[in-house]
This record gives sequence, structure tokens and C-alpha cells, in this order.
Amino acid sequence: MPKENTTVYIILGLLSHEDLSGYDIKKRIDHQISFFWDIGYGQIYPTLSRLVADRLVTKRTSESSGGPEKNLYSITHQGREVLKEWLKTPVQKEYTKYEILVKLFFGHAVSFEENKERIEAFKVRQLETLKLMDMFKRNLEEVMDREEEHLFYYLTVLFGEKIFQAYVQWADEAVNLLEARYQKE
Amino acid sequence: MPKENTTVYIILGLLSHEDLSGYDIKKRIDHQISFFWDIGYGQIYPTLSRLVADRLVTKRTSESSGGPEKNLYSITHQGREVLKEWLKTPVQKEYTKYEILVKLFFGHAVSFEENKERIEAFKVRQLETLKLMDMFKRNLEEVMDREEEHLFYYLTVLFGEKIFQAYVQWADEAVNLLEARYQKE
DNA sequence: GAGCCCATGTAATCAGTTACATGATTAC
DNA sequence: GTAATCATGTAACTGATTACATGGGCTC
Repeated sequence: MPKENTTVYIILGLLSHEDLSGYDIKKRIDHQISFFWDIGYGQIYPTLSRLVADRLVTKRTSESSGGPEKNLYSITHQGREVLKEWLKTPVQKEYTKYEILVKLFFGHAVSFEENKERIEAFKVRQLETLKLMDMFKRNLEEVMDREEEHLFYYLTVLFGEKIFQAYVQWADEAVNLLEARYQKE
Repeated sequence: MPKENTTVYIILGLLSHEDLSGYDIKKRIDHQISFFWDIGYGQIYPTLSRLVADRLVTKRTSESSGGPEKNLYSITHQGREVLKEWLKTPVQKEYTKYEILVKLFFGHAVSFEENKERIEAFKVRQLETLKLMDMFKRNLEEVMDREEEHLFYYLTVLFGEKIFQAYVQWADEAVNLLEARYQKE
């Protein structure tokens, strides 16, 4: 079975505390996980099929509720074991790709304004996410004691908060440095 | 020609201020770029061939210096144009994959110690990189006025510094939170 | 003689994105 | 009626990693 496909383990992890459809899984990922590991439908549905074939999850069709057909997936005992094993192994992947830094690295080929606007647009994007993070954080703080899992969600949200704050601070300093260089009158 | 293949533009960007071999390109990337966009040989050599086929770079073999054969690549006028066009377009890719956050998100399935050790190992890794960043930063500060490009390198290094500082701070807080929960005696 | 750095490349595979295709229900 | 959301999936492609293969020169 897959050794290092993180998609597999994210799906197993989500199924380890409730049965979900592919669609539900996507929503969970979008709301809580995507900022540190994003996954699209094009990965979710094929991975679910493989997991069923490998007997790490089972599939059943729920005909309930009037809505469209819905396939609900449940993790098996084997699935839980595989997940647990993976969770014990050390982390190997840290992975960042910042197109903005590539463009800035070669920034002397374009104008001061273009560079400045790029950084400011970056700041706006990150500020939006930061606001979201802070909202999640406050919500979690209220329910922290209720379930043990919440602490772990909180740790990831705290990570997001720190990082997005750092982005915003960097953007401010970077713009200042650019201005100091190009607009000294 | 490729629309959004960042590898292409990193190579063009590096070639836009000096002729380099594939091996040289890899070294430049490892030292200055890899922390925000990493590329391996498996991408560099095939991309160079494609760039030659598309007449964005030219290849010549340098028989100098006694060492092994070396292929030197130069950017063409067309290559510079393509690079410049790309540099003017807005940024589209921000991309992070943190396996540690995935594992921590599902952290209630493993022991307190495992989670704590994971975070501490993360901190150690990031501290090492942070030290490197600070060294680069100091070196750049000394030569900042000499060439305009240096300011742009500096901005990326400043980014690195901020982010790696944020990682380290987060790690400390995260361990404290975990300990508060699990070791209250 | 061992190990490291220089140097180039290919092949196989895996991971991930995008576009396409379909169709029901719900809210305005 | 029309737009949004629910719901599932496939196919084609691109991007990226890993393993393999080769061989010279330099230093200890």
C-alpha cells in the first residue's frame, strides 16, 4: 500500500472520527486543512476507490434524505492501524512554493511600482486569511475543554495565525525598503 | 510555450544575468531559491532541453578547465522577453504543504510525548535554517549598495527570516500548550 | 583506496490540477 | 427561471520526485 501519500492519511484521519462522503471530506479539508495541505476532488474520489480496494475503508450508499445519491465511507480496523502507524513516523515533507518570492527575486527586471503593487496585493490576500484564522481561533477557544481533539485543531490554527502575521509584517517592511530605495527625494 | 511552469522562469531568471550550466543552476537554486521554490535535476535538465528547442536559450559546450564536459546555457533575446512578460503577470501560486500540521491535526491518536517530540524536532530543523537566513542577511547587508539586485535578494531573505522566526515561536507556544494540558500535576 | 564534489542525463512513477460530464434540490 | 449548493466521478495533462546510470578529478 502507499507509503507516503499524504492524501491517503488525511482521508483516513477524517474518517477516523466519523463516516463521510467524498463531498463531506472535501468540505472538511476546505475549512480546516486546506491552508496547510489542500486536496481537490480529482484526488479524493480516486483515493477513496483505492482505499476501498485495499480494505482500509468500506463504502455504503445512503439512500436517505431525498437529496442526491450519497456514498458514505467508513474506516476499517486495518485502516485505523495504517493511520496510527503513519502518525508515529517522523515528518518528512515541508513544502513551500511562493511564486511571489520568485518574481520578487528577479524584481529588478520590472518597475518599482510593479514590485510594490505585487507586495501590497500579497498583503491584502494574507490579511483576509489572517482574519479567518483569528475567527477560527476565537471559536475554538470557547470550546477547547469539551473535546480533546480541539487542542490539536487549535495548534494548527495557532500556526496559521503566526505565519499569516509574519507574512503581513514582512509585506510592510518590504514595501518600506523598496520605497526607501526608490523614492528618496 | 509553457504558460505557468515556474521552473522555466526560474531558469530563465538565473540565466538572465549570467551563463550557467545545469549543475550551476542547481547550485544557485539550492543556495538562494530552494527555501521558497525547490527544483531538482530531474526538472532542470529536461527543462533546459525544452528551452533550447523553443529558442529561449542556446547551448554551447565549454571544453575548458580540465574538469568534465560542461554545457553552458545562455538566454536569448526572445528568452528575455518571455521572462519579462511573466514577471509582469500577477502572482497566482501560493503553495504550502506541512506534513507536521497534518500529523498534529490528528495528534490525539498518538501519545503526548510523540506530539511533543515532533514539534521539538520541527523547531530544531527550523532554527538551523533561521541561522542560515540570518547569516545570508548579514552578508547581504554589507553589499546592499553595490548592486541593485541585492535589494531583491534581501527581500526574499527577510521573508525567510520572518517565517522561520514564526515557526520557532509557534513551536515554543505549541509545546507549552501541550504540556499545560497533559502535565498539570 | 575511499569518499566527495563535479557534471549530465533518462526513465519510471507519483502527485496534483484542470476540464469535462451529469443531474437533483433548494432558495430567491 | 436561474443561480447556488449538493453530489460523484473520469480523463488528460502537467509537475515533481526518485532511482538509476556513468565517469572524471581531487583530497585525505
